[in-house]
Amino acid sequence: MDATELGGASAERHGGRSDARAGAVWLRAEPTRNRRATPLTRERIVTAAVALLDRHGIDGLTMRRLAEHLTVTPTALYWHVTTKEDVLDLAVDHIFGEVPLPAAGSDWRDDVHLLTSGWRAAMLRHPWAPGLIGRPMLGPHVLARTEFLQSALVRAGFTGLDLAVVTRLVANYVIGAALTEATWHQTGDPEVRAEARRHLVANAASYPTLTASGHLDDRQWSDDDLFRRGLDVILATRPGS
Amino acid sequence: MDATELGGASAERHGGRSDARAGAVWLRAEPTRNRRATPLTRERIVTAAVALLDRHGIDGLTMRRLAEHLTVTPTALYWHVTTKEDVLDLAVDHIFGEVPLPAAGSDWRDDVHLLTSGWRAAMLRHPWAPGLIGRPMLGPHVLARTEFLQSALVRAGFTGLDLAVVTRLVANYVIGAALTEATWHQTGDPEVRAEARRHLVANAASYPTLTASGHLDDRQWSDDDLFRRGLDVILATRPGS
DNA sequence: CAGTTGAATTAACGTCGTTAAGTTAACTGT
DNA sequence: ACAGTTAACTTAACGACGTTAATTCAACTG
Repeated sequence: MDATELGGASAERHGGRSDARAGAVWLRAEPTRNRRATPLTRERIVTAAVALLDRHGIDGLTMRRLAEHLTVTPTALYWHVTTKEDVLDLAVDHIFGEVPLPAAGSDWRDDVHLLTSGWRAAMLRHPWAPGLIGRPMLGPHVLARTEFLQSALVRAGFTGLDLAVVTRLVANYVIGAALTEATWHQTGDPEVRAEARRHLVANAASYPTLTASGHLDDRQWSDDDLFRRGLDVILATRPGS
Repeated sequence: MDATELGGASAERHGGRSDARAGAVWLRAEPTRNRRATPLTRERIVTAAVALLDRHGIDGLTMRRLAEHLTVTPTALYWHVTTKEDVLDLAVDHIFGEVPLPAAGSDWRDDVHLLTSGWRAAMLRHPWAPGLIGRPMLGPHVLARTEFLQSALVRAGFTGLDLAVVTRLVANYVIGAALTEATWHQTGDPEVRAEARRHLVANAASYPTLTASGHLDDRQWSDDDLFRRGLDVILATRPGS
């Protein structure tokens, strides 16, 4: 399934170490021929990785813990995956598979709303995900969602440059929103968040507008509302304006 | 020991001066001046860290290399900083200090354009930065820029919920844009990028809209243009609409 | 000039990602 | 049926990492 989805990238990170076997995970076919009771597969690895990430956060995922969780030697993982970064790439794409692809409805705005809210919800459900987007998003699930988004905009009448602009605008807004929200929620107990807010108020002289507007104040408006209305601002555009 | 450092502009160097020590200031010698030629400071650490990050990427920054670069023992860093995460936090805030704060002009839209383009430019100049935003942005430089942004919107007439919505919308758009663009550019040589594009085209059946619209095609439109026009879409909103 | 303190060092611990080499069970061709 | 190949894992180990503990040492204090 979705085996032949590539997305060539991520081969060389910064160190300048050009790996002999380049190519993204999606390119390499999954090994077959298993003989164990519950054989190790890429899918099992990814599922376990996501579970670990959900439970222990980004730092809680190590190849050893992942292997232990699969009752396998750490090095066994490297048969199915060439690097830890592969695991992370796969994990990110995996959670995007959770985003429901709505059936194209009559109102394109509704479609975009549905998709992006599911998109954002998936990221908030797995708060480690937004922080990992700093890597090429070329997995099949991500691409499928992007395809849906753009097709909705095409249905709305956007073309050419306008289409590119709005596609990017929406996608980047969702990503940015999920990133900041996940970060904020992941900042632990409300105690810490309240302290941050207090610090801001303490320096009200430097930040008059922010303090007056209730910035960093959780109880002002709900994130869901703010996100939804922000998207409404974007979608107020009409093709050919 | 205070656990979290909330970005106190210069809350460091606290020293033992908080003692109940009455007496004339002028009689006391100035506190501990340089005992080394070039003493280690938080500022020097951050500068070196940014340089290392710029040159070798996120994985190229290790405490040992950082120390070596400062001709100091790795553990010496821990006198000025309690963890590597501190260094990263400081580095992120540092590069936001590079963003010029424009003087408030007559057109609020111009102000927002100037600020956000500088914001984005700083992140693209330091492509490791967007990926590190997955942590609380509470540094003084970041807050100052957010303050400027929101004050421009207030000047435009936004208040209450609208103000919060647009502030977040703009900020999240900039962050998302910088993140995806930096990721894309960091994907190394155009060779790899071209391969990604080729893969997309190869699976055109699954992604008809994306391929037709030239998604992932560098030569279609400039990122600068797309970003600017996306912001225009946002700023088409008017207060009280 | 003894005592305190700020700032750095030496040494070391445990963990991490990953490579190399060995092992075994399932499949292959004849 | 069986030698040979190969897919899938294991054992062992390397080097680098973040970080702590204990120690040194110069500079300032009283």
